[in-house]
Amino acid sequence: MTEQRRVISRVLSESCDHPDVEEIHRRSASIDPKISIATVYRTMRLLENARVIDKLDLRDGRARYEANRADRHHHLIDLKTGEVIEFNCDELELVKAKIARELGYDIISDRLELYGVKKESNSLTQTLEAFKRHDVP
Amino acid sequence: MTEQRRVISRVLSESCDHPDVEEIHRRSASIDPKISIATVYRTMRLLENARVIDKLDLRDGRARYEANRADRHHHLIDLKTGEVIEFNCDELELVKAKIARELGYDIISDRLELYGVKKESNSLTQTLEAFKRHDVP
DNA sequence: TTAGGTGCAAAGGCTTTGCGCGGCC
DNA sequence: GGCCGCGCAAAGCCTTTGCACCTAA
Repeated sequence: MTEQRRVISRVLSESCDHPDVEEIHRRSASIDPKISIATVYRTMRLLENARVIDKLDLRDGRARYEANRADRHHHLIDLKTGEVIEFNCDELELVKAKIARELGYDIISDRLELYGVKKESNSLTQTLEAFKRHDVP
Repeated sequence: MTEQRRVISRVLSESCDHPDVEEIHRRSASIDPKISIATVYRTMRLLENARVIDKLDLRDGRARYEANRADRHHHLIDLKTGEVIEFNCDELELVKAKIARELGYDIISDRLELYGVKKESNSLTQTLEAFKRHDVP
C-alpha cells in the first residue's frame, strides 16, 4: 500500500458524486501534489478489478467512478443540469431477473440509465393528469 | 443526397447486427471503394441526429449502430461470445415509467444492458439448485 | 535488498476537423 | 457559379504503456 493509493482511495471514499479521472486527480493532487494522472488511471483499474469501485459511462466521453456500495442502483441523468440521481427499485430487479431467466442467461452485470428533464409543476402533462383525476382547479 | 450517403444508408438498413464504424466502412467500401471513413463518421452523426439510427455503447470502446426501429428494445450481451441479443418487455417499460414519475422526470431516452453468460444445463449453479430442492440424482 | 509502484512522456485507439477539390443544382 | 459534401491527413481527447528511478516492506 503506497501513499498514492492511500490518497486516491481516501478521495474516492469521500466522494458522493461521480467524478472522472481528471477530477479524481485534481482532488488527490490537492492532498499530495506529486501524484501523477498515470497513477490515478492505474489505481482506478486496480480498484475496478478488485470490485471496490464501479466504472460508469454517462455518455460524455470519459469514464466516471463511484464506490461500489452494497445496494443495486441505477442512474437518472438530468439532461439540463447534468445532475446524476441514483435510484433503486425492487420491481425493476425482479423484471431483469425474469428477462434473464426467459433468455436462459445468468446475468453478471447490468446497467440502466434514464436520461430526462425535470417535469415542471404546471406542465401540460400534469394538467392532464389532474384532469384525469377530476381535481382540476 | 450523395452517392456516399445512399450507400451507407443502404448498408445500415441491410444490417441486422450492431456494426461499428470500421465495419460499416468495410461494408460500404465493398460497394463503393472510394468512400472514406471520415464520411462514414460524418454520416453516422447526421443519421443519429436525424434519429434514423441509434448509437450504442457496448463497453468495447467503440460506437456501434443500429437502425432506429419503432419498437423499444434493449440488449443482452453474451460475455463469452460477444453475441448481442435484443429483447423487449412491456413490464420493464411500465417500471421505467413508474420510476420516472416518482422522481418527477420526463424521460427523453434510456438504455438498459444486461451482460451475462449462457446458463448451462449441467452447471454448478443448477446442481446446487437441484440439491436445495432435494432432487439430486 | 528487491519486487513492485511511480512519474514522465510517448504512443495508441477512436473520433473529429481543417483544407482544398469536386459534384450537383 | 455557388454551396455543400468528400477525401486525406493532421489533430484531439481520453487512456495506456515503456522505461528508468524510487519506495515500501
